Order: sequence, then C-alpha cells, then structure tokens
Amino acid sequence: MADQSGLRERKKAATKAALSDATLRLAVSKGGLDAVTADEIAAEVGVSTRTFHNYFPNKEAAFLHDFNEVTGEFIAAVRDRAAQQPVWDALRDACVGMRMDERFDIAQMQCREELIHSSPELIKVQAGQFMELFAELLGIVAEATGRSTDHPYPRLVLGSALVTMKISNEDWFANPRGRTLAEAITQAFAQMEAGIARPLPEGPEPDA
Amino acid sequence: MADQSGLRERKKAATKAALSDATLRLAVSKGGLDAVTADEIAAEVGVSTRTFHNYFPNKEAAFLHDFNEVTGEFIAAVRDRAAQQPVWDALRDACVGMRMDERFDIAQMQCREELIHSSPELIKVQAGQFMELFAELLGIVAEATGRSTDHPYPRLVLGSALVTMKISNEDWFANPRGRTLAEAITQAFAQMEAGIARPLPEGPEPDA
DNA sequence: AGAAATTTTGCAGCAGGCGCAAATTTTCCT
DNA sequence: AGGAAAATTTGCGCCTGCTGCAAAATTTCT
Repeated sequence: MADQSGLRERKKAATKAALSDATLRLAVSKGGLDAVTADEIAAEVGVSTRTFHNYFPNKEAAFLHDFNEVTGEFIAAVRDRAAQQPVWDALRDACVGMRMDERFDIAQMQCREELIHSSPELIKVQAGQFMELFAELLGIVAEATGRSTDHPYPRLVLGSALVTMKISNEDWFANPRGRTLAEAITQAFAQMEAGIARPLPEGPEPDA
Repeated sequence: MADQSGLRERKKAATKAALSDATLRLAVSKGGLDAVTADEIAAEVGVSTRTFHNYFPNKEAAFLHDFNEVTGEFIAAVRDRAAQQPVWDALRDACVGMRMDERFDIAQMQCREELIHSSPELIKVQAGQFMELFAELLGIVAEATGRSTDHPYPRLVLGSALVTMKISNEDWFANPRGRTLAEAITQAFAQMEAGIARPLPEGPEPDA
C-alpha cells in the first residue's frame, strides 16, 4: 500500500519526479528559482497547476525533492547503525553510506548549490528541512548516548554532525580536489572528533 | 542620521518594538503565531495594516525582531574579538558577552521557544536567519584562521560555533539548573573543543 | 462491462505582500 | 511663529501563492 503496489504508485512517483526535474531544469534555464512559477512547472510537465500543488506545497519543495528522498534512507541508516556502533561513528558512516557521489552528478550538484545560494527562500526551506531532520534524529541520538532529549550533549552531537555532513558534502561537490567524497566526510568528522578549536593537519599523511 | 537624531528615529524604533511586542503577546494569547494575522497586530498597536508591513515583511519577522537586534551586536563583537583572540574563543566570548540572561526574561523566553517550536514557518524563518548570520561571519572566521572562505575548516568552526550557541542558550533558558548562562555556554564550547565524540564529565568539578 | 476508488482539474476564496499617491505628521529654516 | 520641505502613515488596488471543495476523468477491481 505504500511503495510499489502497481501502476498507481509508480505513476505518482513518476509525476513527482517529473515535476521535480522540470523545476530544476526551469530554474537553471531562467537563472534562478525565483523567476519560475508553479504554473510554468506544471505546464512543462503537462499537468494542471492544481495538480502541482497536490504533490508539492511550493516550488522550493519540488526543487529539494531529491534531498528529501535521501533523508528517509539516512534516518533509517542511522537507526540501524546506532544499535551497533558509537553514535558519532553511526552518524558519520550513515553519511558516507549515502554515496551521494554515485547518486548525483557533480555538475548538476554544483548547479543546484548555486541556485540554492541565490534564493533566500530556498535557503530558508532547506534550513527548515535540516531542523526537521534534527527533530527526527534527536530521539535516536539521545538514547544512544544514554541521555534525555533535553540534555545538551546529544543535541551538540547531532547538531555538529549535521553541520559536518552539510559542509563536507558541499565542499566535496564544489571541489573534489582529488579526494573521494568518503574521504572528505571522514576528514571533517575527524576534525570534530579531535576538537574543533585547532585545525587538523591536512597534508597527505604526515609521517611524524 | 541613523540611530538617535531626534524624535523621529526614536518613534520609529518605538513603533517597531511595539509591533514586535504585540506580536508576541497575541501569539501567546492565541496559542500559536499561525493563528495571528498582520491585521490583528496592527490593530493592537493602533496603526494600519499597511504600516505594519512597512516595518516588517511578515509576522514571523516581527516575532523574531529582538533576535535580529542582538545579531548585529554579535557580529560586531566577533569582529572586534577576532583581532585579538583565537577565533574560537572570540566566538565563545562574543556569545557570552551578549548577556542574554540579563537582557531577556526567562519565562518570556520559554514562551518564545515553545511558540517557535509549534510553528513550522517560524522555524524556517529562524533557520534562515542563522544561515544569513553564517554568511555574514564566514569572511571574518576565514581570515582569522588564515584560510579562504571555501575551505572546510573555517566553515566547520563557524557552523559548530553557531550550533553550540543555539543549543547552549536554549538549554539554559529551558532549565538553568543552578548554572549561570555563561557557564552553560562555556561548558558547551569546552565540549566542542575537547572533541564531540566523547562527552565531557559534567559533575561539579571532579577532583581527579 | 460496470461499480468503486482514486486522481486530476477548475473554481472560488483568503491571506500575504507590494507599489503608488494622497493625507498627515514632523522637522527645518527664516 | 509661520510656512515650506521632508518623511511617515494610510488606503486602495493588484498580483501571487496556496488550500478546500466538488465535479470530471481515469484507473482498478470483480
């Protein structure tokens, strides 16, 4: 009843993806999501404006649709791993395990980032989604650290992990610099693990 | 011409504050900002709806007005301190230096937090403001660490500092637990400094 | 094929937000 | 003071985005 029954669910998912794709395409061609209207997106896909709003509350949500898809997997991965690893490692490995580099095209991702940073509204929506993610994961992290959700420690762990994820992903997609994405993420998490106040040496494996 | 010329600027600031206050008051009495309209706020203060929109683009901005006031000071403080302290310490001390505990009433702050967490729109706007703050401070932090704004290290520093600020403030206002706000902030920053992966001992000064 | 369930669509409605120009208020100058 | 100049407030109209609702179209099931 949820994901793969028959033609029905498949078509819905397809329409949703089509709308999301069209949104990205139009935003690129117009040089900014702000210049795109819901009507245009709907027209591009060949459905009514009303139908667009049945799938997404607004164009920003359509634009960020892929991100949301990934989020669900990420939560599940963290939950699984948290049962058998220290929670900090679980967060890091779940992040690495998303394999964002295999899943998305680098050039397209750079486009996306650029568009996001040029739209205040889009930044807001994305930030909001991070807050949701925080809320959804907090229970897991709190339990894993043996503390209540009110305690600052699990909040700091989760908050800094999410920041680390976002920053390392953005950094790698903006400029891989010969590293793999997994390396970039691992390095960033290592920095947080060693204490943020002093930078970790970066060069290729200092021997001393 | 900016802040204190005469009656003019004073009155404007007063109206702005009155609108902001009224927003909070109405949100409390109606149990959520979503249930409040711009018209009501304007009516409460005795100005036209149009005037409300001259001061704030929307009710969320009015609600978060105090926060924005504080933000300007914070940026200035960070800039000053970064010239003469390690940047991490500068961020921490600038945060402590805001003296949020003296500036705001605890009970009112709890109200505020509750209202924020009950309104998705408000969460989004607040998150967006944090992103703006990030953008405004990144240059300073990057320079202080001797790296470019593209480098992940200054981003991690600033990102985790902002998270630490937000979490420690929220934590203290929700429950001071005998600590001062300055202690709560310092403790949280110390945690990040020592590495987030393992929790710092918390008890009152372990002797060993 | 026909009934039941679901999706799509158009329409109407509401709140938010902005530009504009008239009315009002405040400041400044003589 | 008096009156001109500057700035603020206000009302009005307009457009956009989003949602509820009920009718039309489509798909599924028997």
